[in-house]
Amino acid sequence: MATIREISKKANVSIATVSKVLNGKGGVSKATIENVMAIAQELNYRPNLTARSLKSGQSRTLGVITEDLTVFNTPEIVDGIDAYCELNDYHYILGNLRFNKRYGHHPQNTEECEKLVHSLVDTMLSKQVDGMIYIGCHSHAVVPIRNNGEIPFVYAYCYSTDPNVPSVLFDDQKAAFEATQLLIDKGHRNIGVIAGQVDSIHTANRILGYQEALYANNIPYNPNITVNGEWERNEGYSLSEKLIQAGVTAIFAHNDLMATGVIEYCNEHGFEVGKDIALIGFDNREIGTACRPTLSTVSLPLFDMGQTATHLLLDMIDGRHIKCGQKLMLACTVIERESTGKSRKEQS
Amino acid sequence: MATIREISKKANVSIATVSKVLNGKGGVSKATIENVMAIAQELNYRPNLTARSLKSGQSRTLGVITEDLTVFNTPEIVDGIDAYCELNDYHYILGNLRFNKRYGHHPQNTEECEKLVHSLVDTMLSKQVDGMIYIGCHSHAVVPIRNNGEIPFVYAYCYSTDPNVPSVLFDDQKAAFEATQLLIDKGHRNIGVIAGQVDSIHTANRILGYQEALYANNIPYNPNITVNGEWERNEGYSLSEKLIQAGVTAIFAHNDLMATGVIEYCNEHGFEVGKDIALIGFDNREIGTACRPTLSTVSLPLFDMGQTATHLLLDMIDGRHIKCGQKLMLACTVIERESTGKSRKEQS
DNA sequence: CATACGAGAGTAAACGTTTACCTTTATTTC
DNA sequence: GAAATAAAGGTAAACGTTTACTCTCGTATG
Repeated sequence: MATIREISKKANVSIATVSKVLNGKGGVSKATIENVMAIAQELNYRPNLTARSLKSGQSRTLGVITEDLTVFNTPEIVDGIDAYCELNDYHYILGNLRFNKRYGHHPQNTEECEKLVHSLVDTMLSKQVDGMIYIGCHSHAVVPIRNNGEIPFVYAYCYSTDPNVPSVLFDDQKAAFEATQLLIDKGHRNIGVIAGQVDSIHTANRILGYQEALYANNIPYNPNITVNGEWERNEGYSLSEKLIQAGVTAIFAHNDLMATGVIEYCNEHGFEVGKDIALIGFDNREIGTACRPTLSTVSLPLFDMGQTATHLLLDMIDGRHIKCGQKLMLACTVIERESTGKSRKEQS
Repeated sequence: MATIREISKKANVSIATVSKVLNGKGGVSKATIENVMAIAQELNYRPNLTARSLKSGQSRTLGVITEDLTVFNTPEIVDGIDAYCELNDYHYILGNLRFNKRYGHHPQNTEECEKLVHSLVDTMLSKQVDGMIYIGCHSHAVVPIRNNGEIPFVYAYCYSTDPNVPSVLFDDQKAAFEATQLLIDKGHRNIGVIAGQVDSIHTANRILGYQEALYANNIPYNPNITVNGEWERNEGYSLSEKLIQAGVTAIFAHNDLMATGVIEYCNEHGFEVGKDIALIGFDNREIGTACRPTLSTVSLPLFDMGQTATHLLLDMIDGRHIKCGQKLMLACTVIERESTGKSRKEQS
């Protein structure tokens, strides 16, 4: 590995001069610049970023913590982080808490969880990261991270109760409003909801958006046709029976997994999804294009969330931004496929 | 940020002594050890790993390059890397080439590709990584990386033509053998194949394994019922027609996407998958549990590949292992679900 | 009692940069 | 022609560690 010193020897100049040339600082003659550059090229010089970091106190490296890298939404957020980093000459080290393998999908043992997170944060701080992003795709486990304001911190997909840490979220309520509105536009007024877990923020906000859409369209809210599931396919299956018996003509499922359960129920019981029953899911998972009929759904701005979180973080690092507990809400987009069918007028 | 120097001042000893204590080296009295430790704790001391790296020339950091982080198999490999790193006190920086967003799924412009890869490798070397892993989940783009043997390098999921770089792969042939054997065990002798792209190594090896299984069971190989698709669902759909007309009773599809196409075709044309037609896919994607009937398939040892690649790499870094072009083949596992049905004897 | 030895602790250099400040020379200005 | 100024380059310290080497005792050894 060629160093600045080797270049300086070969070029018969001091290391300071070499450094100036390499960093494009002034005060060097054209001749020396060319000479030094040529030699650097020849020796295949690559700056030692470790040394630079030590001197400057800035690593240009972020720490990214994920709860579960193998859950469907995480990789694309990381991808967004990666893209923004690349654009800004930053790097990042990744740490996966591996909640799936350690605790299953819904971590319980919060004490152990916290210890895990803290130790990861600690080693990342040891690595001198300039800032950190926490991607909390398991909504239940919003671990408040003891940061002491040592370095800038941003949450993505979840938020912390720490008032000093901003977060980047997506707008559940607005998305639910639009999903419901799509069903209403198709001519439905009796719209059931297969909601997520009772204690989830996502569930609450999506119900809010649903109600808002009903209200905006003068449709009375009927609490009996909003039922809760645990995000799993089989609940979509079993709960759809109840809703259909209650006479709904459309169903808003709070995720695609449960929505596919609805499709299965309908297929098996002679209801045609997209005709007898309109259906929309949430998450835009791959299954939605694989099932029949294809599933209308809500697409999450995952890549954008990664980018935005990183943008925010770099701003904070550069002191361009005041640390605050603000929540940045990004919009989702409704994707219309077959399961929502034609409008009821067209049908008849 | 507390430094070793601050501790030394507070403890009235030299920084060398503090360093010795912190690293558990001998030659220090119990009293000083306790004192120094207490002060370190009190100051919330965290070693500056950047400084340590600079001094030692070892960063304990790996570089991980992915072609596409959002493709289904990559995150789990990374997860395996992460797990092994955690166990060994290593870290890694991730660089995503983002082939999906840049070139679509099958990168064409190899010149630009190579430039991209080389620049990423260069910056990672600048970051003083101790070794690198390249995860090449797009089989077509096995970019040979100019490494000059500067640091240890391992390929995962793909291999390079560079004879000095080992790779960690899964055993396509053996997996195909077992998948085919499962169909044979169910009583089928007329087994069609919806193979992958003609020029793919995966395709070739899976056909080999298929033939091997036929041979082992004294079933003549009929080239007319092996047809190639481009890994996409719609090809599974259209090619199944041809195979079924040719009289096959079972189909081995080279991936789950094409297999779901087969299911769709069968559903629409009155063939019952799992009864009239036995079907097995490859990849163990999520769809396989969501479709009806559920899809028998082959599960890839992704997590294990990540772990093994990292294991190999750390061995090379520690000089415990000779760099060579060896290929490590990990075994896949066949997952039996509904689509392969009961055995034919039981059926009748 | 002189010597050797070992434990405990300290000194200083080194890793590869960056940068504040200094020196030298040449050029301009009055 | 002296003084000021600018341009080109060099010196050395600093970032936070690690570590080879040195020093100073007190104790054991002959």
